[in-house]
Amino acid sequence: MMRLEAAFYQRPDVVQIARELLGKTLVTNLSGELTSGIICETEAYAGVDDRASHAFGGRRTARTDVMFFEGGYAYVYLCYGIHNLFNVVTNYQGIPHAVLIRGIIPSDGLEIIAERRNRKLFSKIGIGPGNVSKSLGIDLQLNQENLIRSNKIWIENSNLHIPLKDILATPRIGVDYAGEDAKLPYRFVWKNQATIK
DNA sequence: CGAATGATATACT
DNA sequence: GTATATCATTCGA
Repeated sequence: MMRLEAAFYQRPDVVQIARELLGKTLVTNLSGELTSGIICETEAYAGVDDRASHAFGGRRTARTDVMFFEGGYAYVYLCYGIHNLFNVVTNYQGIPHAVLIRGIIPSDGLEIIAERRNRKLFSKIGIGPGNVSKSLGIDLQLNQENLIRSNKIWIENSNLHIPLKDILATPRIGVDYAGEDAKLPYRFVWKNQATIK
């Protein structure tokens, strides 16, 4: 395995990192069940300057604390009381940047994933941030895990090289409350997939 | 289209 | 301490 190391996460440009995460493999190993998926959709959240970010204006609470850590930590939180959303903390300590993983293509542990989803339709399985977490078994237990050292969750490099022309940049989803910042092209989609609209 | 569903932030007593 | 509004969503009608 080629796990991504600290130097990948601890860089200043969260938007660039979001783009580079496309094609990487997100892996979880929970209760002896190994599952993984290739990341095909991400969104960048640019910390204090971004109205859509939980850390906008430097707001630091028990929940957002992990975003202020150095890059390489997992930020998991519950949204709408139902869905666990998984983010990767980036940048240096004190700068609360993060990348939301919005879509994966299931890779390893397909039976386990199907069981977790309790659903047959495979084509839609890793699309949407709530589905990503459900497929890989991510929940609040994994909040603040260190992706560089953890034996439960990490991200692996792949030999995939995605050409720029296969990457679509669009505004982010579900952040209408963020005003002008909702229009920023901080969402990245790997177009190779038939599953993406 | 709208209900489901609970942690969290914020504003109170 | 308690109350209430607010969500980086999904699924099924």
